Formats: sequence, structure tokens, C-alpha cells
Amino acid sequence: MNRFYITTPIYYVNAKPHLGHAYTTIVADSLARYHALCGEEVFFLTGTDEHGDKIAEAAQKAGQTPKEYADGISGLFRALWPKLGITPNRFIRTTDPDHKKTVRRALQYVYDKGDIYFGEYGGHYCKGCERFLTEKELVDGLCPDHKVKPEYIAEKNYFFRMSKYQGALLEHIKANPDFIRPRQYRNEVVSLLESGALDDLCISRPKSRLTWGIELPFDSNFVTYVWFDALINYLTALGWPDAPDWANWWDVAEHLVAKDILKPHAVFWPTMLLAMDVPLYKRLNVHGYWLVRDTKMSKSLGNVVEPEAMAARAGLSGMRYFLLREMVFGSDSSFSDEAFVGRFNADLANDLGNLANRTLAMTAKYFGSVVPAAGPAEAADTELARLACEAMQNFVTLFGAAQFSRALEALWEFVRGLNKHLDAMAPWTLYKEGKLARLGRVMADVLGGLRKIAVCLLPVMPEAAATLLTQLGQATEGLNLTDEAAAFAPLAAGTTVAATSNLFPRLEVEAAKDEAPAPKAKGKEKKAKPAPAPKPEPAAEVAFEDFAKLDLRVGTVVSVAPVPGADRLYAVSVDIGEPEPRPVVAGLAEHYKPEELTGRQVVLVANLAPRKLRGAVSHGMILAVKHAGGLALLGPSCPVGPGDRVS
RNA sequence: CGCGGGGUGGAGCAGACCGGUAGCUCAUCGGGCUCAUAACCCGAAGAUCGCAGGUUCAAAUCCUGCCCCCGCAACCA
Repeated sequence: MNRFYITTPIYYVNAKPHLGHAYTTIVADSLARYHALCGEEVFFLTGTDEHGDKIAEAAQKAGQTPKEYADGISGLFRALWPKLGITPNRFIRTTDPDHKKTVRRALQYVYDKGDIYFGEYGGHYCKGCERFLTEKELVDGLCPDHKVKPEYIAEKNYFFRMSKYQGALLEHIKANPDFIRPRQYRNEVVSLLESGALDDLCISRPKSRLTWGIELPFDSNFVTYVWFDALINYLTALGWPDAPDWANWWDVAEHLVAKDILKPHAVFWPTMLLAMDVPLYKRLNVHGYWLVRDTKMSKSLGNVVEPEAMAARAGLSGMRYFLLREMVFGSDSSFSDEAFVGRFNADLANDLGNLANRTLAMTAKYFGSVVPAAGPAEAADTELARLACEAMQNFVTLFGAAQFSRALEALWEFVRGLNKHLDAMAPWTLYKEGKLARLGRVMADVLGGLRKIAVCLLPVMPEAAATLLTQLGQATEGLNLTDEAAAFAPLAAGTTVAATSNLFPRLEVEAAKDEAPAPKAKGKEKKAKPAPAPKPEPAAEVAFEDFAKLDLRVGTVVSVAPVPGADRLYAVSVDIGEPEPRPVVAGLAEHYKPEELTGRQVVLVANLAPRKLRGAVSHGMILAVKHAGGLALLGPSCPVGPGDRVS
């Protein structure tokens, strides 16, 4: 039996699950279901990544141990997946005992082989910049901004000799054009590998700085850092290297990732495998981002789409369909309520849902909901069968090639074909004219078509597809997609079917307001707000004396000039009644033109410690509100004197 | 010359690797049907495929240059 092994990245437990996580995992789930439906043995892996600085810090803030903290967020992911119809075979955590063991074995192997060495990590640290400067940035050995010689700070660490495998990897990618797909990402990796030597990879942190990690097997003063921890999970789940048939699964391993982690998966991971003498995984599938109003989702903009709210709105089947249908796999896509409602109504409510309902209603009316025997096929029927097979085969091919939107588009050719067929055959007329034999054929064919569509949709919308099959009096288990797609048949005579269907009730756009009439909601679900704007966490309380330390002044902008080499910054002079106007650097360039600023009264934090930004010194900070639509400057409601105090 | 993605009828997108009738959904207009979830079906209008060159019998597609958008990275006190 053919096998299929699919993985998602393990998600870092520093944030709650968002639409991006949900998308990746839903795609993986759909692929897993698709391959299972094609008769393959499937293993689907997802999980959480739990070690590292950020987690240790966040835990400390929350007054928890790192493990307690990780348990909490990891639990959120694990609990979310069933709600989205996602059924992994294993939910792995990097804190699982078998994973720690596997990581140590991998490290020891590569170390013994001589591909891990002890070296220095560090460089020219400029205190003014608070960061390491690269050789390239230095001008005559000095920091270009601060004109001082940076201090060389070094930290001993372990390194993986990644550069050693660069050539072998490049060769593999060229020999296997389908190793990374879609193509644009393959090209990107090829050009990355061809553009120069890779740096070796720093894979450890001293315990003096970080203890929340897996200890190196060959040096107990260090823990491993990220790569040899997280990526190894894909092998842990197979029981590498001891499980008898891990290699048979590894042969067919496919990873699924978003484009932000292309490099670790397309470069770091394969070179690690080469060092471990493990064959390379079969394929890397890379997808794009969901954007909201053409910008990235981000907490500070309050435009994060929450998967649960979306599922509550249209049912999880509607959500899964939308995500797979709307995004061209590999490219970025925009999410909006309009797009979501439009797609849902057009494809699911109008085309498919209504088709199912009108067909079942007619079958009830004309035949008491018992499928009639299909009479001989006429030309139109043969054409319908041809269309069915063509659409299904396109669907199967495209879906397997991770072209989900095109696959569903192809299948919908058949959905529309069935609506067309009903219109052309006009069963209501046949019924009036008493042509019952012909009527029986038409109805049995359309019912058979609905069955085929439901089978194809099982991987995409497990819930709704099963409901439709049940309404058609069909089994939902023991099906084989490959066989189903090869032939068309009217529904078997004598089958009792449901009298109506209400799979996808139409959505209204204004349901976006507070009372979403969540279809088939179980009553207690949270109100669905499609684009909720979570307020930023309130900051901790401060005493009035602390607030009073701020010297807030109103001032008039006297001049504005761009800062060379910085896209976002303006060098602004503000008159706050002092002998000389205050030079301030402000991140306003993306939101205001210089002429919109000059003459304007703004609020200035006048006693902020000076700071150098991109070479220009700033003696204060102009206050503004960051909101979804951009940036709004603060100012007095009527003209006031320069330097008047704000309190 | 930091890295990358993109500009195709009113909107959103496919097509581009492998040149050869410009495709889909939505919206608009006209018509049909009455089984159905104001649905479905038919027809129509609407595109110099960002601009300019080049290759070719033939370019949305290949090549060169340019313009414009959007991410990422650096500067957001």
C-alpha cells in the first residue's frame, strides 16, 4: 500500500493560534484525508515547539515555569484542531521524552562525524547601536553612526558545518525539480544556494544564558538552539533511527510550511539530514500569507483573524472551503469579510447547497424520496457522465499537485453542469407531461452527480460532505476516490434519500455586525465577530508621580526633512518656546508629507533621553495614535502657545 | 544598486516554466425558468494583458530597459 507522510511546522508557543496556523494545518489535514481517500496509508503530524529564550522569558513574566507556560499555549493549539475538523495522527511537543532522546542522538551522530565544531560566535558590538555590526557595515573599522571602534564580543558556541553540504543540496534540488514547490520558491532557494557560501549554523546556547532547552550530549554546559531541536521532530515521530520501517515513511515525507520559514526547511534541514546520513525528505510545499486589507495581519493593527470566529460564522466546512478555494497555493491572498461571504454564497449556498436542495425536493415530490430506476441514457446523459469524469479527474490530479483552488474550480464545472442539466432537462415539465421513465433517469443522474461531488469534497469539508452523503442515503466510509473518479453512475434505484437539504444557508454581509446568525450554531458559541479588534493588553499601573515625570509640551513644527537612508524617518524641528527649535526624529514619513506637517501643532515628550536614529539625534518624541487606518497625530483642539505644558 | 512578490474588462484573480482563439468568480444590462436557499439557466456589454523597445510567421507568455504598488530586512524615542 502506498504511504503518505505529511507534516506542518511545529508552532512556537509564544502566541495563540491565528488564521495562518489554521490555514497550514487545514491544508495538511485536507491532504492527509485526500491521500487516505485515495487508498493510501497516511501519517499526519503537527505539534508545538516549546524551548528557547522567548518562552523562558514569557514564563517568568507570567510567574510560571517554562513547562507550565508551554503546556498552556500548546493546549490551545491541541484543543483548536478538533474544532476545525483537523485530525492529526500525532501531536508532537519538543518537550516530549522521545523527542529529547532523538535530538540528542542526532546531535551525537553529527558530532561524531565531525560536522559540529566548537567556535566563536560574536562580532563587533557597538554599544550605541546595541547590536552586532557586520564587517561590511564598518567604515575604517568604526561604527558609521557613532564613529567609535566597536567592541569585539565573543561567545563560545557549537556550530554545524552547513557549508559542507551546500553543493550536494544544490545538486539534489536541480536533479529533483519537484523537491520544492510551487516553482517560485524552488527558484528562490536555488539562487540563494548559488549566490555564495552559506554560513555555518550556530546550534547552541551556553547554559549560563539559557537553560530551557535540550542539553548537548557532548557538552553539558550547553543546550541546543532551535534547529537541531525543532526540525528533528519530523524524524522523532517516525521513531528514527530504531523503528523498523521509519525509512518507508521518510521516503514519502512531505513538509508543508509558510514562506517565512522557507530557508530553515529548504536549506538548514536538508543539510542536517545529509550530515546525519538520512535521505532527504520527498518534498517541501510552501504557501503564502493571508493578508488583511492588503497588509500583513498583526496584533498591533488589530486585524488578526481568529480561526474560531471564522468557523463559527459559516461552519467549519465553509471556512475550510474558503481557505482552500480562495488562496492560490503559494501566493499571498487577501482575507476580507466581503470575499468570504461572496465566495461562500456563490459557490456553497447558491451553486452546491441549492442544487442539493432542489434535487432532493424534486425527488421527494415526484418519487416520494425513493430513487427511481434509471432509464436508458440519452445523448445529454452521456455528456453529463463525460463531464463528471473529466471534472473529477481534473480535481484529483490538481488536488494531489497541491493546486487546491484550481482543483475546486475544476470540480465546480461539474456542480454548474448539474444545475445546467436540470435546467435543460426540466424535470418539472417531464413530471407534468407524465414522462416518468425519463424523469427517473434525470433525477437518478443528478443524485448520482451529487454523490460524486460529496465524495470529492470529503477531504476539503469532511463534515458537510458526510452530511450530504448521508442525505443521499450513502455510506461515508470505505470509499476510494481514485475509483470514484474513474466512472460515473446514477444513484442506485430504491435508495431512500432526504426530502430537503440545508447544507449552506446564505450569509449576509451585515451579519458581520454583532449578531451573527451563526448557522447551525449550538447556541452557546461566542458571538462571531469576523474582524475583532482585540485591544492591546493594558499596561501595568503607574503611580501619578511617575506620570508626572514626563514633560509633555505642545510645539509647532517649523521644518521637516527626510533622513537619508531611512524610509520611515523625518528629521523634524519643533518650536516649543526654547531659543532653538528642538531637533526630533520621528517615524512619520510613511504617513505624512513634509508640507502636511510644517506649521502643525503637535504634542512632544520634551524630556526624553536623546537618542541617535540612523545617524540623526532625536531630542524628543512626537505623539501619535497608531490605528488600523494608519497614524493620527495628536494635537491641541485650538491653537496654543509654543511650549505650553500638557497634563 | 539589500531580498522577494506583483501590475490582465468595474472588483478580485487564473493563465506565464513549455509563445499560437484572453479564462474564472463577482458586479452591470437584457432574457428564460418556476423544482430550489431572492436561487438556477441563457445571452450581452466591457481589456491597447503597467510603459517602451527587441526576438519571432506569431508575445499576456521569451529578452532588455523603464514606471508604479506591496511585503521582508535596517532606521518607527
